[in-house]
Amino acid sequence: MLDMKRIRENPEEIRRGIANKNERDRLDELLAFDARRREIIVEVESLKNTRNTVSQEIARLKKAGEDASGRIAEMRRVSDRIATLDAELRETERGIESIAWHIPNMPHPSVPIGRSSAENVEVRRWLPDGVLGLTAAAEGLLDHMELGRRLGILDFERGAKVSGSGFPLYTGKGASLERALINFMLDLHIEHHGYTEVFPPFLVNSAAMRGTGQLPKMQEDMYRCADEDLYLIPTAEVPITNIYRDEILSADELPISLCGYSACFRREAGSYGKQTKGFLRVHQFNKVEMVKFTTPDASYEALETLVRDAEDVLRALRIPYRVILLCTGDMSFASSKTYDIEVWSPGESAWLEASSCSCFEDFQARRANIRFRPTPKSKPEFVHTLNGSGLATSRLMVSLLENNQTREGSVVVPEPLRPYTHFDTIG
RNA sequence: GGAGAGGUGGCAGAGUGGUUGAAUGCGGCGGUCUCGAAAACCGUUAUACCCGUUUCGGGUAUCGAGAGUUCGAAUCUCUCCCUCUCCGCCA
Repeated sequence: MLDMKRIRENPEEIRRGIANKNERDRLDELLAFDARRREIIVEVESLKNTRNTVSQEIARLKKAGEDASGRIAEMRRVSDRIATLDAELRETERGIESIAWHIPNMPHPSVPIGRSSAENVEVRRWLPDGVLGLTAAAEGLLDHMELGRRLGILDFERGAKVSGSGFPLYTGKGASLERALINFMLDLHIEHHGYTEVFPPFLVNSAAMRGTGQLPKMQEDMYRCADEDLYLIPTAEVPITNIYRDEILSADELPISLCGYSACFRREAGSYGKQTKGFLRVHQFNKVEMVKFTTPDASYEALETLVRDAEDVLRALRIPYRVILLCTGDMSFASSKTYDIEVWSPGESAWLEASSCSCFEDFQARRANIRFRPTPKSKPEFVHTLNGSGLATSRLMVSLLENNQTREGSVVVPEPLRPYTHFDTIG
């Protein structure tokens, strides 16, 4: 959600932003609604002022035992007119909302302008020694599905039987490894990066979905309960960011850094034909999410820290990765600036997105109405929100299994995970 | 799922048709007092939107949400939502 005043005063700036984000431009329609809205307000509020004043007069007349029927008849006509105008005002505001909720966040000036992922910019990469397939020979390497099958740790067929394709089933040491990864990442962020852990609900209401920007635009991408106003979360960003919806925080509480585990559910409607095998694109996966609430002056510095916090996981596990700065056209609806972290998959000979770290400035805060008082006396302002995956396990698991496989077909568990798994190798 | 109670400002809590944006208390902020602090006392303290001669002034709305009755609704009526307690069921 953008500030209506900002749209009114800088329509061309907003128009550019919408175009750069490959979104539909309905600004002229919006501005017409906005002008009409203010026209109605001027008229209706002056009528209400009359009504309030005269109503008090009527009260005085009645108390004094005098006749007020003339004034009452007059006010009946005024009230009728008010009712008509109020109805039109509601209609106009509905029109404004139907457009305004679909206007994307504006990209930060540091974001490269581009139409697709081809114009994203690689910021840095980190490769441990002897990365398979990228700096060393790839022959004879197995991909994660083959490894999972041979080692008996992943069972995609039975997962599909139970739920459908895209619902992975982890078995034995695979399940333990998954759980170890989650706990390792949470502990790292809590103990070394200063986050407070939360364990959020996995179903949220529509107000929460609107708050972070999933609704109304992404309706088709989400699982929704038929009989209740509840959606399965596509990311823990939604419940965690909405923790402070409709609240006014005090400045000394900020920044707030939360992290939490959740399962994530995505319909991925319309993504058939893209990379869908194995773990590459699934309907349910696990993720540790980091969320920050900051003052407006601190948000972009916080974004850099957030990315580093996610990278630390990969460095500790010695997983090769690169950091990508997304161009305007590849960024999500709500984001001002996004870094993706991609891990190397020797099995696919491809980089896989395992994390997305974004600054939303006050876009989500406006929608979710999350504010803070800079000083105890000052007016509330919107906070800035950020979030990043730290990280999603499914593609991380792909990279972990494939990069740690031996020529004998077993997988070596990275040292930092062993206190959690209680085993060193699989197979 | 059944029965009951309740939703009012940052919090607690009055208020059952007419200067009630809302008593009172707590908290916050400013001040007096003090070497300083505490206590006490005094003052102040919601948010959003609209208009204008725009660090200021005026107006409108908001007492869970929506609709209705009325000249006028926190207050009366209806619908919905939420929270709590008890019972049932259940990990």
